[in-house]
Amino acid sequence: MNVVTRFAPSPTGHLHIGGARTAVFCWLLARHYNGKFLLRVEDTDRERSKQEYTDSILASMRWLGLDSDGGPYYQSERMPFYKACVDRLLASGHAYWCSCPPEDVEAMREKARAEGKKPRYDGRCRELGLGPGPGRVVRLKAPLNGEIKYEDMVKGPLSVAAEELDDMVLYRSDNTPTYNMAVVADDVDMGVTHVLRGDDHVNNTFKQILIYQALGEKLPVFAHVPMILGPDRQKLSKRHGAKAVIEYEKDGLLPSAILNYLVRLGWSHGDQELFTVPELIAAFDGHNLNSSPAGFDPEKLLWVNAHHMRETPAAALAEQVIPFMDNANLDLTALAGTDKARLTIAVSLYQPRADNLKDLAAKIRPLLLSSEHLEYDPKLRAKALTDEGRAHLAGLAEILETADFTEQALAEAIKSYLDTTGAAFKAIGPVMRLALLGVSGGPELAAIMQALGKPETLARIRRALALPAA
RNA sequence: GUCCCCAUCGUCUAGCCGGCCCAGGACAACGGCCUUUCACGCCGUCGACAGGGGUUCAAAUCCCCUUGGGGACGCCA
Repeated sequence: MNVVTRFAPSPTGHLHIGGARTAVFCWLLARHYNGKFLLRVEDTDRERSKQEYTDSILASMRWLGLDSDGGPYYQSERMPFYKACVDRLLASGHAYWCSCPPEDVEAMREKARAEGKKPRYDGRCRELGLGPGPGRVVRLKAPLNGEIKYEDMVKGPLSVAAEELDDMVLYRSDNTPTYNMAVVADDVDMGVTHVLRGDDHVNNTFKQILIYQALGEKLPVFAHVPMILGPDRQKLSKRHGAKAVIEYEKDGLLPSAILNYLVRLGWSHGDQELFTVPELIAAFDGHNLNSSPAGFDPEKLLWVNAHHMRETPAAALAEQVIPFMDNANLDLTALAGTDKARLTIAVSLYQPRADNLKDLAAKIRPLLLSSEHLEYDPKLRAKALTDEGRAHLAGLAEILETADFTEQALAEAIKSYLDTTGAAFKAIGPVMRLALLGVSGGPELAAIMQALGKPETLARIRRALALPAA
């Protein structure tokens, strides 16, 4: 099957979660069928379009790994092409020049609205045979009756009465095409076979179908995916924890996790929740798309992200965590280079304990700091650094002096200390954690000590012993 | 206001060309197991077919209405 999809954002903001999801769907559809995925920047609105946003959107696409096979094409650079399309419509009698001032059109709409009818232009210039002129626009000569219908790939058969639509403007008085005109012209020209986009475009689809027909072109397959709502079922906004893709990047989420989560919002593959990107490509064939809107759940996103982090090899994750690390008292260049092995071990220890890279970076920090920069959690310190705790620390330090620093040997050393002193583990656990990392929780003591190495372990215990009572 | 779309646990969803569903999975919550703490993992509990009419031997599944929600009605995209 020949498949050409496109993602066509307008650069009026950063790439948001909703747009990202449509982009992912389009990209997956193309990849699944070995087709082409095109990128088109719809920047015909000179007022609102900003280069900064174009750059940001493209950067997010790259970060997500949504590579394109064509583009980015810029509509602002294709003006002569649109003009030619409009001329074609004018020549074939499917469009006409209209001289009605905007105020008059607005008055017509107001009137219709007041009468309880659909606001629309009444077509008074339709048969006037006007030519171009200042302030004039080109309108489509839309059918006056009948039905416009099509089969939506996700919503099934859809239709609207022709009376509902009016003679829409195709070409503005400033010689630029309107959105619907440009979209159809481009999709035809670029050979787009599948138009997959947000639900909010179904009404535009009927209008666009009219343009396709006027142009005498074959319709593509349309697929309208429902919009994403906030957890409160209201339109998604920043309040709901739904942010621009770029912010998720800053928060330390993995692109593969975002892809995974986004695709599952409105699409399913049996009971499968977790997918790698290749699995998504294999499974996503455009079917099983849901026709009802989905609510965005930041918690589940994090769960998916945690899973993807666990699945990532520690060495690879180590690379990714570096940009999130605080460089105070820490030589990040060394960690990335000569100390790469140390960093990787630290990452492997905390991999199942973090659900995003930022969190992971914070958690491995105590392990990588040198002992003099270690900070102690005051609560743990007050609780664990008692006289008894100090005695245990001293006792353990003695045994550790001669211990072999492998995880197994260290675990045995701790056991034998417990056996000979008759102490319970909970008597030494907290105080050792305080000495070793300054915080509670985390990997087993033996694993921490092995990662730290003998000199550092002993230095930390000595430093803790020297700590004044809280 | 008019038109279009949507409606299964709190959330994502399976099921929807009718019987296998007194509705399955996942997140969250709660309880437990594992355990050197914290996680991971495992087991379990709670929890839904919006309401009302039809059609049918049989409806979450088909039809209609109501209600609720979303979207669109621009010389914005």
